[in-house]
Amino acid sequence: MPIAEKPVRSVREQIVDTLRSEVLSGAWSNNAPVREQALAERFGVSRGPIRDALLQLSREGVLVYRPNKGVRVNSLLEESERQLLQSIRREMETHCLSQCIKYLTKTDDEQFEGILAELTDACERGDLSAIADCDLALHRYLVRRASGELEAIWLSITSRLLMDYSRINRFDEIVAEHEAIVGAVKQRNLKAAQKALHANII
Amino acid sequence: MPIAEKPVRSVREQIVDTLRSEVLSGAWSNNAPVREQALAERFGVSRGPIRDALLQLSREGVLVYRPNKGVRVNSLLEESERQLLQSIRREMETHCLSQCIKYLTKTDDEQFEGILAELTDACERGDLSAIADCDLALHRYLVRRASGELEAIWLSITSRLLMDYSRINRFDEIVAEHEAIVGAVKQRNLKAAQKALHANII
DNA sequence: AAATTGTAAATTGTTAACAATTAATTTGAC
DNA sequence: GTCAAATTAATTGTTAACAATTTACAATTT
Repeated sequence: MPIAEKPVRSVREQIVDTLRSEVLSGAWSNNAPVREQALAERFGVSRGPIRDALLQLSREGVLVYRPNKGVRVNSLLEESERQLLQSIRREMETHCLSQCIKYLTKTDDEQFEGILAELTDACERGDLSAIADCDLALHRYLVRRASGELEAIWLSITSRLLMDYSRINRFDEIVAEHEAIVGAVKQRNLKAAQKALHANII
Repeated sequence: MPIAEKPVRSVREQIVDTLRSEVLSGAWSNNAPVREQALAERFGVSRGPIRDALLQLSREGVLVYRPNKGVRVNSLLEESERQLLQSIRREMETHCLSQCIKYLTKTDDEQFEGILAELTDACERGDLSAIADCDLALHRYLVRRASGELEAIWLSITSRLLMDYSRINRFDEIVAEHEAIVGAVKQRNLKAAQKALHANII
């Protein structure tokens, strides 16, 4: 049974999440190199923690690192790789759902509702960055609830897949799909929730 | 089509591979904390690169990082997680095999033969550390040959799985299974190679 | 004696300076 | 004017010192 661990997020982790979100929302150019010094000044820290964060995002596949040349935004996946990772992502989330659904509490339901509300709001505003954030956050919550162990691997795969999130434009569908997921989860209906997940991960 | 990229391995990467190998071979205690200063002196560098390496291995799941408390060796996977990752590993390697088998050259065959010879030797010596190394190297070569993109994700999963490699004791089986894989690959027999892979990943 | 507080040592986190490498610019020959 | 070598600038890689935090241990109180 998963235990709730205190959310001690280091400075590095916060920077990582911020940068990942920006890259996934397409805020960074694909070809422009990423400069450590500029990021350091922006976050008000030295190059050390920035370096840590960039290395982690490289390891995660969002950025690409080349010795002595820094990092750049990774290119999009090839279709065959995308399909494989998509399939694996489905497999993992389905597994996590079946593992955690019996342990979910009212608090979890509220969390899901909160993220869903944010997602809905973001869709109404057409804020692509916030949409990608909320989408990731909702699925991530589910995975972490089932297994902090699997979260890192899942995140590598999913953030890589979301790099071409900009192809999404049907905001109403996004909301509907996640409403279906959260609805089924709240009813503790595993089959329906898995079906909704499957329909959402396309 | 995968391209051969020059093997520019940074100091950090070398340290990472060395440390991973040691952890997977069970050379490190499960509870003893890992001290940065000691490793820095051992590798003859400062704490900076060591820190990078430890963070990367944490991200990979081999080590566990807690803020202000350093890293320790991760515990073994729970059975349900192990089965899921095992299944995903099979899926990934099967995919990579089907992708790269048509591009393999005589040079690749020689590489496989070389690693296989090392593996055989290691099994005869009963050198568990070298066995784990060679086993990982052989599969890793296959994956990288198909997709440098998938390598990092695959490595996270597989190194995590190999953390209880010590349960393996049938050395002759290990050799036979990998001989079957390499043999089928050399004949460019996809079906046979996939079957051999499947039998090896248990 | 057990628990608690205070102090010192050890360890991690961060920073800034320096070294090594790469990229950009200038210079010079043809 | 063009190309190539040399020079300069910009960037990453590494180091060592310092700050913040945690751990270990002794002193004190209950």
